[in-house]
Amino acid sequence: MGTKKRRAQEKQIRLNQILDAARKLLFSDGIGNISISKIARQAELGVGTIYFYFKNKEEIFVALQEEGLALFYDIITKINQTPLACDEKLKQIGTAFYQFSQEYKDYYDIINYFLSSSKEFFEPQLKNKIDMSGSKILSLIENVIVRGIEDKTFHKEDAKKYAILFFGALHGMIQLKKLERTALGGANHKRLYEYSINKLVQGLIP
Amino acid sequence: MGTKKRRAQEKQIRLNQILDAARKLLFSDGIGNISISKIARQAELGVGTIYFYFKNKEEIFVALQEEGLALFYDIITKINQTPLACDEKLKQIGTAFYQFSQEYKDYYDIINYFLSSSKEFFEPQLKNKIDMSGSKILSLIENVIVRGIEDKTFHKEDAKKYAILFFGALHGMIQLKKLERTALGGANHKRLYEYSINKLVQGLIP
Amino acid sequence: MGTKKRRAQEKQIRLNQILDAARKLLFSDGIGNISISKIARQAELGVGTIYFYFKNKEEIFVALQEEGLALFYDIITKINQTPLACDEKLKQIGTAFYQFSQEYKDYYDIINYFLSSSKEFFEPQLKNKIDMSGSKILSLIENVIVRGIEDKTFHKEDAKKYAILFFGALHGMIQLKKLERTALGGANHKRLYEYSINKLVQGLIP
Amino acid sequence: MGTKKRRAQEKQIRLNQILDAARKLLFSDGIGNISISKIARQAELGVGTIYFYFKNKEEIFVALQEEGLALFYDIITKINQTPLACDEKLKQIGTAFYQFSQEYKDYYDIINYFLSSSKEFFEPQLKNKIDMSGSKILSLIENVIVRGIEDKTFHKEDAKKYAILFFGALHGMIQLKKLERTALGGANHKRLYEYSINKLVQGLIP
DNA sequence: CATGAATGAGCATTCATTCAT
DNA sequence: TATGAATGAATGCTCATTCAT
Repeated sequence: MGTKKRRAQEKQIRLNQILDAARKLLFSDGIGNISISKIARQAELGVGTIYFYFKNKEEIFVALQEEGLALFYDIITKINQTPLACDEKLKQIGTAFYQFSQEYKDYYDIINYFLSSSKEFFEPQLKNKIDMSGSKILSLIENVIVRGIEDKTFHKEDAKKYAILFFGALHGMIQLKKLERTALGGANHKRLYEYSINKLVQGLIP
Repeated sequence: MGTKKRRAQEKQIRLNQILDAARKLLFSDGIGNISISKIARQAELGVGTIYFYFKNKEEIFVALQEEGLALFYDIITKINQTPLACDEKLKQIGTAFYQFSQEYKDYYDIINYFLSSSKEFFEPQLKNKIDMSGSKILSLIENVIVRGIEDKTFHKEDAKKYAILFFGALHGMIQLKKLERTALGGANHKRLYEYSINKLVQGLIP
Repeated sequence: MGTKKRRAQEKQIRLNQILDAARKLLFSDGIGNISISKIARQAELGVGTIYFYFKNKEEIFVALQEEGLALFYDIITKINQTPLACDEKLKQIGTAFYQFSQEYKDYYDIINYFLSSSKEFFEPQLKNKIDMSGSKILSLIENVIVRGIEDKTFHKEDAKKYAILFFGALHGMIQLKKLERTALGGANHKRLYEYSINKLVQGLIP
Repeated sequence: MGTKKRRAQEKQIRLNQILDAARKLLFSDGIGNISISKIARQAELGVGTIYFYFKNKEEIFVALQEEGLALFYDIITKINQTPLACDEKLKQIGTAFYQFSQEYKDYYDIINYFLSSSKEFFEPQLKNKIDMSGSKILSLIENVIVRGIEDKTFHKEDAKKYAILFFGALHGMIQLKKLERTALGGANHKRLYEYSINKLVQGLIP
């Protein structure tokens, strides 16, 4: 059985090797400039090897997206573990989302890549897997809201739905960043975003 | 001087010819599969001719995006002209946005293309032009809110900011469509969207 | 006859207009980036108009080349008019050639363009015209040498041939500029060039 | 390990296949008319394959240039190995250069292509590699001069510098070929070239 | 398991030149 | 004279994927 185990480990090592390379390229060249052969070169592996571990270029992207989501999940988990009041937690989660989109721009890009693409990607199972990463995030937010309802910080509300609205709305607001200097009429985007957080949290307060 | 005029008309005709071709391809092949040579073939023109009328592939996309924005603007203008109450208007605008994203999926895609791309597109002037189309939409929404505040349907609020939040949030919600069967936990996306509209309008009601 | 004259003048004006534009582009964008339509745009004329005045893109280049040659001729004419000794004159002409290739890099490029191209350009008459500009330069150098021979600064020599050698050799030396940091083994190119001038002049001294 | 070796050999074969095609095109169509797709077609390979073996179009040109330089180096090496006197050797090298520029016109063109282009080509390492081929040639000439100085055929002189002058000057003289029937005033170019060789060698003789 | 050579359609863009008006 | 619309071949280059070894 030791062999089997070792095999599995080696497989994992290769997998990481590839993802390390892909991540590096993601952060150095941006999502639009990643190619399989670049990844192969960076990982010091053959192109074919990449295809042995990943069916697709997209599958690699998915893995990176999951990394990004996991990272964001970690961030908001920390917020959730603080002894802050629920409304405050929610605000901090919102702010963290913005920061994440700026600091980990490339992770955000790759998440956005899947979200905004009009194509339907991957087979259901794969899709499931990814979305579950998103689910965890939504669940956490939902949880904060539930707690808030429980301790009367928030009024009664469909926590799940509101969590989705909260996340979706802020995601949409981030997208408007580009318009800062034009359609937004010069309004400071960051400020606008904070305004949005506040409104969304207010919407929960009795 | 008739010649001059006719020339200008002919030029306009060609321009439309090209945009017709591009639009057709947009709707048939999707934004990711439009290439200049395809457009040329579709328009029965030489590749060079396309470049005579448009500096860029992107410039064509911009034109199409403007079409989409104009179309959406028309739709919500009609809503605005009804004698509905402001809150109701706002809701209908929200719903119209959703419908637009479904019925004119490709126009929505192209708008999304510019919005979600991490690249900074086009020179400032061009950018301005496009964003101004967006501005009109935001202004209209803002206007509805202002009226609502005036007639006490809505409480006092920074109408401009709220308009942006309204639009941005709904835009973000539309993006989540993909997650319908997974991260959203089976929640019906359309219903979720309507829920969001309601919450956003409620946020304005005293 | 006034009409005829005026016509001719107008033609000259247009011609200059075009050359002005071309020259401007030569100096701003470099010889490799001049296109007829760019020239047309710069000159605020139609593309067709350019073709009315010049049969060819190359014909425009020829005109610019002549300008360059004329300019260089002016420079060395001034040197020739000084009361310097012939050997000194020759040296200064050599130095001036180098300076010309650096300061009027683009003129030099265009001269080089014709000289180093393996293609045979233009019909004989045109060719003649251009080369005559070169002839004048060679004649001037020849003249300096002749004077030098007359006043015994130089020993007897085929002045014409030596003039060509002088010019050709220095032209060749300028070409080696690129190799400064490699094949030339770090030898300073400018110094090398001056060394060459000296050797070439010494070759004339008894 | 035989496999590895064979692989390498096959790779070399492909490389030659490509260079053969490129050389053929160079000689048939001239340097200005070589395109990657032409090379691919000629070599009966896919375009991508070319790019697998050469990063660049320029890299192929460089390879061809090196071929040319190596060929010329071989020629003058043979001259150097004869028991001729140094001055005679130098003259023969000069003559060989002329012959090379005529017989291997296309190789000469490609060398000229890099030398006369105003663009700075390739990354330093590549540049180094090429120029070293030139260096070898210059070194050989230098060597002949050094020997001449040693055996008193030549007077004392900076051999390195003079070698460069010798080569550069003759290179420049070759460029003037075009002017044979015009600016050179009908002087026979070949004769002129030989005159130049003589003068340059005389410059070394006490 | 791993390799890496091979593919070839595809891409955006440029440009000299022509010609009907 | 002057225009400028139209052309379309040509260019260098990329890249996901396959498959024989």
